[in-house]
Amino acid sequence: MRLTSFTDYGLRMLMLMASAPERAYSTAELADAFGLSRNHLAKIMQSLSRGGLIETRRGGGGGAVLARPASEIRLGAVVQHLEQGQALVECFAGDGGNCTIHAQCRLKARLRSAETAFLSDLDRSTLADIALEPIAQTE
Amino acid sequence: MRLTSFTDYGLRMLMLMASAPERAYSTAELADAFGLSRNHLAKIMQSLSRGGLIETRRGGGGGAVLARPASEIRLGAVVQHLEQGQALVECFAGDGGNCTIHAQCRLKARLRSAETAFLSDLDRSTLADIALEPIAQTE
DNA sequence: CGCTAATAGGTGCTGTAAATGCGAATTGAA
DNA sequence: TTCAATTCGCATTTACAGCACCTATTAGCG
Repeated sequence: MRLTSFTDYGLRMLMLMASAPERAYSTAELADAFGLSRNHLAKIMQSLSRGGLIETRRGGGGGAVLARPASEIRLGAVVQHLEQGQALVECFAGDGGNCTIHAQCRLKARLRSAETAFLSDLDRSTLADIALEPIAQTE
Repeated sequence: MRLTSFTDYGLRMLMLMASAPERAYSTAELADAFGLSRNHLAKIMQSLSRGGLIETRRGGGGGAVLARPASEIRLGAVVQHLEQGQALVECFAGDGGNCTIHAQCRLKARLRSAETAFLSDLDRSTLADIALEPIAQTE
């Protein structure tokens, strides 16, 4: 059972943004804070932006800001958005996969139920609950 | 959010074995039923065997049989065993990964909780609940 | 007020690493 | 001697990370 690194990194970015919701974080700053590639994070940022979770501004002084208060952004929703297109098992994919059971499969429903349980449990928390302390700007 | 195909196939194998617990299924038969590679399934079968979920017998008339009644094998336990070694996120891995947050990360606990919720939900069902009808041997 | 330069998000491509799937050869039981 | 699990090792696929470049916006200067 695995989440993509895409999701992992996206969560870290949001955690940091939630720490100081009033200011804009640039991808360069986030990449620096986490020791990751700037361009890579830019892709994730774009996904978050399209998902309506953050708002971005170009140009000097630009960057990304949470679109809503951190306390209104539920973790399950975030994960669900970032994991878009990731099928839990083959037969959950768009084309249904090549499973030969299919018709009489009673497992599918149980997996969906479990998936929902996973997301619901995450939805009990919001970004405000996991916000980081602002990174030390001592230098 | 994804389970490995390893787990997916393992579940399918168990579903079929649960349909006729008295007989032994060979990897060849299972591979044929699902249209998958025999050698590949053999690896999964071995894992199931080491996990104590099935018992195997070599030689003529051999194959695999459930180690316990289907109604006593919980799905969460099966998934947990087959997904062994799959870290939900980087920092769940053995070496802890390269996450820079780490110390003050409050996300980790929520993810663990959600993971448990996922498995607990699956544990509400047993193999008996998802057993397949025996495959039609009409041809 | 307009031009310019610097900032910062957005996108496509490519190399690399790891997971996956498969085949062949081996070992053990009947 | 045949059947079938077991083990080893290779090929393929996929996801990941990084690089280079493009576009848009802002700030500052003339």
